[in-house]
Amino acid sequence: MDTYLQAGLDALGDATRMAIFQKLSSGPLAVHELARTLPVSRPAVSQHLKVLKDAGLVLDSRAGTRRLYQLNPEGVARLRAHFDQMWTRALSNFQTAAEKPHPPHKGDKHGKPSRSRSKSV
Amino acid sequence: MDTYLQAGLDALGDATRMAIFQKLSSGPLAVHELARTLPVSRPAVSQHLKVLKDAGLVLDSRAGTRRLYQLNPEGVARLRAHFDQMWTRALSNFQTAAEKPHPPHKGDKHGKPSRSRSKSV
DNA sequence: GCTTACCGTTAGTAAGAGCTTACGGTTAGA
DNA sequence: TCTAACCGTAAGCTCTTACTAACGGTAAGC
Repeated sequence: MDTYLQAGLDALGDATRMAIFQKLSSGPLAVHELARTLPVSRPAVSQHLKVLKDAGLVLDSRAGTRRLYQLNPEGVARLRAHFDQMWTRALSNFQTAAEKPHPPHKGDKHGKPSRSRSKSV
Repeated sequence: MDTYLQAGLDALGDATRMAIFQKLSSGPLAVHELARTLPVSRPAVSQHLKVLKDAGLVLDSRAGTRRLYQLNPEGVARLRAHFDQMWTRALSNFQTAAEKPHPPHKGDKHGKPSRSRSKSV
């Protein structure tokens, strides 16, 4: 598996992190700002931001005593590309497999004969 | 938030479920088949399949004593569309916000009415 | 120097997710 | 009918994770 893709999925799989992601899409925000509009504490937001940062989805920068977080367009675009690749491959393989209706049967205890006899077309 | 999108993210956020998803992209498989190639037990696979099914990503059909699972192209396409929408909106909003370099400052203790009123998520 | 504001990190807790074992139901075949 | 194969579900356990509270560190303002 693609660990980058999995990290992105895991990061956005949490509802709170998704909310943070959405809020940051409106522009840079400080941790303090984010926490004020969320039902969790500020440290919790910091932890979520760390996950998002490790996944390459956000960037942070210092501004005095504050720390501004913003989306990482590069990371977002990269994750999007991985997603597109996954969708395309999945649907492509699916369509290819759909053209050979040969689900393996009970006689495959030893392995998986990927391709087998032709019965009906 | 879009619950459908969140459900899809949550479903694919787990590594085991992602592995199942990938395997199913090669064609329909029985629970027994999936479990054999995964480091978890058959009941565990069943539970993951239920999550994927609830998220609209897979379909199941009976074949004798077996139960075949396959990708749900409709659900996959739908989730993909939601993703595309999310990426597009996020990057669009981000770019728009980037053109007004006015990060909120310390004088906003009462609230945050500064940004554009369209807070849409 | 002192105070205030903001933030990251740690420790500790509670809730949820994932896993296995065990059990019961359904279907195919002898 | 009896047996074997396949599957879903429930019960129980473990472990991850999301959260809060408390602490220390840094920058701005007095």
